[in-house]
Amino acid sequence: MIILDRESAKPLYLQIYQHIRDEIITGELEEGRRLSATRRQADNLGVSRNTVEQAYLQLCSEGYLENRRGSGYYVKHVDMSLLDSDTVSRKLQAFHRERPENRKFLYDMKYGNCHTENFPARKWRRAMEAALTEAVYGKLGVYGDNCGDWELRSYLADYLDRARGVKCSPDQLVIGSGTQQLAGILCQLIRPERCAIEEPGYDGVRHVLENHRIETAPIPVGAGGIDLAALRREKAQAVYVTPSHQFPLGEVMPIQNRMELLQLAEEQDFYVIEDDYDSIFRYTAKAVPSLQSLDRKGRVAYLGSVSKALAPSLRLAYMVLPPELKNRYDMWFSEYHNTVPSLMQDTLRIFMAEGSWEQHVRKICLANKRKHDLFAAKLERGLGPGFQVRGKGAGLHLIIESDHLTTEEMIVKCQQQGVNVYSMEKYFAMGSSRNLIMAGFGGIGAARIEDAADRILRALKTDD
Amino acid sequence: MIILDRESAKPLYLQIYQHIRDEIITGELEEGRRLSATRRQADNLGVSRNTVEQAYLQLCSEGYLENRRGSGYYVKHVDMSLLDSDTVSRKLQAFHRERPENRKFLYDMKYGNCHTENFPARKWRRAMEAALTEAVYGKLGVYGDNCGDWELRSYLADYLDRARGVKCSPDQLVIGSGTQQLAGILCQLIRPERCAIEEPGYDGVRHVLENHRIETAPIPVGAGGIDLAALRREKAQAVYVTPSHQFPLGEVMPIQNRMELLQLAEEQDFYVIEDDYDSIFRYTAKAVPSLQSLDRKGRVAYLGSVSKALAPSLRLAYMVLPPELKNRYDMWFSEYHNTVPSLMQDTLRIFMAEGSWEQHVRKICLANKRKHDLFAAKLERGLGPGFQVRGKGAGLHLIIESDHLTTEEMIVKCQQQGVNVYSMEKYFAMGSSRNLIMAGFGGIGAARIEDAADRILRALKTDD
DNA sequence: GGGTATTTGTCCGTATGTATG
DNA sequence: TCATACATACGGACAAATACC
Repeated sequence: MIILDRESAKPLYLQIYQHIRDEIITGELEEGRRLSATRRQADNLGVSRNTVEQAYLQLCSEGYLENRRGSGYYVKHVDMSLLDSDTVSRKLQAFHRERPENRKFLYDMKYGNCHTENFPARKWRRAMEAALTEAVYGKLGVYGDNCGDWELRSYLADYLDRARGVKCSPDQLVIGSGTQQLAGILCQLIRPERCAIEEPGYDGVRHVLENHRIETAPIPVGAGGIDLAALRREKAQAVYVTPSHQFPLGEVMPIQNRMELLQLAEEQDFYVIEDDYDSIFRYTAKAVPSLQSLDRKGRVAYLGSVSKALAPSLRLAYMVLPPELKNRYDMWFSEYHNTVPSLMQDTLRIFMAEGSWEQHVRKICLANKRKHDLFAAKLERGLGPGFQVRGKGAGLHLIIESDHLTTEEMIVKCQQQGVNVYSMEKYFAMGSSRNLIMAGFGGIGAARIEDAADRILRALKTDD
Repeated sequence: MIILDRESAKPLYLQIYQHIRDEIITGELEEGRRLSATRRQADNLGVSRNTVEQAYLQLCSEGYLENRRGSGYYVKHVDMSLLDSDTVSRKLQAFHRERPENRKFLYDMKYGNCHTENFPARKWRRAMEAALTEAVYGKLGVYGDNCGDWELRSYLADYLDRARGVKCSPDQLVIGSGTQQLAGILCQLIRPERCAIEEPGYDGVRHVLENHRIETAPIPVGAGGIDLAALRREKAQAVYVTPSHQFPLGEVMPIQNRMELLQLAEEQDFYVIEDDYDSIFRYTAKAVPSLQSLDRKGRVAYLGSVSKALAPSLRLAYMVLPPELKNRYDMWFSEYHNTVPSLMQDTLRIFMAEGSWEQHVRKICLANKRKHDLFAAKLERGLGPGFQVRGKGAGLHLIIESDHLTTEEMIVKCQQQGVNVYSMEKYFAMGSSRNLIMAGFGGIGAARIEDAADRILRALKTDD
């Protein structure tokens, strides 16, 4: 931004000239870039067009700029090898930091990725265009409901009841842009000093808690989910759990444990945050009803999202608040603007209204079941006795445990075969000595699953 | 969700039958709704299709359902006037809370609204379609950069430099879904115990601070913006200001005060949060460079958004972090997912890349200047000596102060004329006895401004 | 693909203050 | 003291290039 000093003895056109010349020399204005039109520049600076023109013409005559009638003034190439003052190099360093480039692998098995072959592109596009059209005649210009579009919440409440047994009115639903954002709101609603979390567990939410300066109490996870005896001893004011498919180990919390957890929540007066992130992907048994559906005392806040079923980049999640927390939300968040673009909300609403949502959920569940079965079978058959495949039967990832290779060794070997698999270290708040790697198959196309599995087998079975 | 008890003596088909019948009676399943197909329902419940069919047929024979071959089972009309048990009424109450209806006015002059006549619908749509097409071939399925799309940040850095004098590399930029969300992140980065705010000031951010349990210290606003002497005494660890156009009073912080504020920030070692929410709408003088542009010590975090220029419902904002805070962001927020849908980011990127952004900014500024001039002139000429019009020359709202009518009286009178104007009470953390109303003209079409102004004049000038 | 509105550089004249002779 | 030349700044009219439909 050019700042003019009208008191200065230096003429205005010279001030403009020098400023632009400096920017060209330092490289801030790159070769080929078009300058602001004289009129616009003049408006911005509050001077006459001719004043700007004078500066531009001066730069032209000195070879910094090139003028194209009817088009604009463009920066010409300047050989900077001649001048090399401190200022130049310092400025260059400040302004031209390069774009960070991350290494590419043939297959990236990052958890959470989601292959676009399954995305209902045509239907979604149609719904989005309808939403845009309807938005232009109205709600584009207003801040919507702070809880999210009422109709969308209505559809969601309906769906959640049928699919997950979640009983709620649309009033209890809050739309948000991701589990982490909603978890942040929950931190501010519940205000616990200590929150129990699963160990290992979802690091995304752990960081949210820590950033809200809430002490986290990692509770080990057993075959039945979080260890309830340990939880009882912790006496935390909240607990974050993933009962339908424990992240990342994959255990399902049995009904007895669920009842016991709710009982404990009532006894010790804490809130349960139920993250149902993965629940639609169950490939063996039928779906387990949510914790929330068993809750009679209003101790459960339920979290869900469309990231896994549709696409993570849509950034649309929802939570069901028990009445007490909803009251606090209405009190403390009434002046908040909902963070989800109305276009996204409307698109999903239209998508759900025409029945495409449930259709898609069914379809993608099947697609992932096929991928899962293929992937699991290949790995189980192919890996020798020194390996264990964990977390089968649900979700979008598998875990490989080795009794002789370290995590680091496994990752490097897989990467050498072009497959990027991941350490599970970050899911352990207190660290772990187990040799685990995580392979998410959500982002791999159905046709490539076998190849990816083969490469992993090749990587892990080589002796060296 | 239907939960079956396989241990029970009650037959499975009866359990299903009763559950659905209850839902129909309570109204949870509305007339005309299609039930899940028997195959799907059977899969979900883990029973045979015949079991489900048995239940459905029973319901048909009792008149609850209607079966259409090749289509499905549909809920028939049920006369509920006959039955009226407690259960029914309780359930009805719980599930069918009515959609909240808010009263409509001819003109809603809520601050922040934004008329869609100014929205570049065609260009935006085109950019969005391009973004969707490009997304389907890739990044739809992945969680993007936690700071936001790199290219978009690059364009933004460029624009901010030219338009607002903000000097930053794309690395310092963080994309977020609204000023409040970004302010929340700043709370967690700066972690102040006390934060000074303007009095009156933007309540949205005040609530964010309070919800992060940060004590707020309201500092009065004078002709030159926030009162620096009072701020000095406060000894807060952060201050939130709107220097380019104080919200809501409209004062511009002069250059001396800006320097002094930065000086003070250095002396007392606090951070300045600069919210540049409105800066493009200056109708008289040329734009004032931002505080950030004067900052040499890395004490300023700069906030901006596209809500006012494009549309509030897009939910896209950005902040420029000084290096120290950016380091903390990289440390503490590395595992966060960005909350802005990549589709929105890509759309804006494409929109900016083709130059439409700056073109639009200029256009909308002119459009709003016309509206502002018309509105201000009408009010100034029409209102009698007992009224003052404040906040002219910039922004998207005007303030009317009365020396004989209370705020409440003014609002009611205007509403009677079909114009909804707003109290400014919520902007005063400590309350105010002044008689002020706020009229935002952003959401009113250019052709309607005069009528809206006339109605306000009629409302306020009637004697009764 | 061709007509049209807009954007853009270009050129013109004018006003003002200052230095010069 | 006055006339002149020059530098600086401003606004309007025109034509070429461009974007849009």
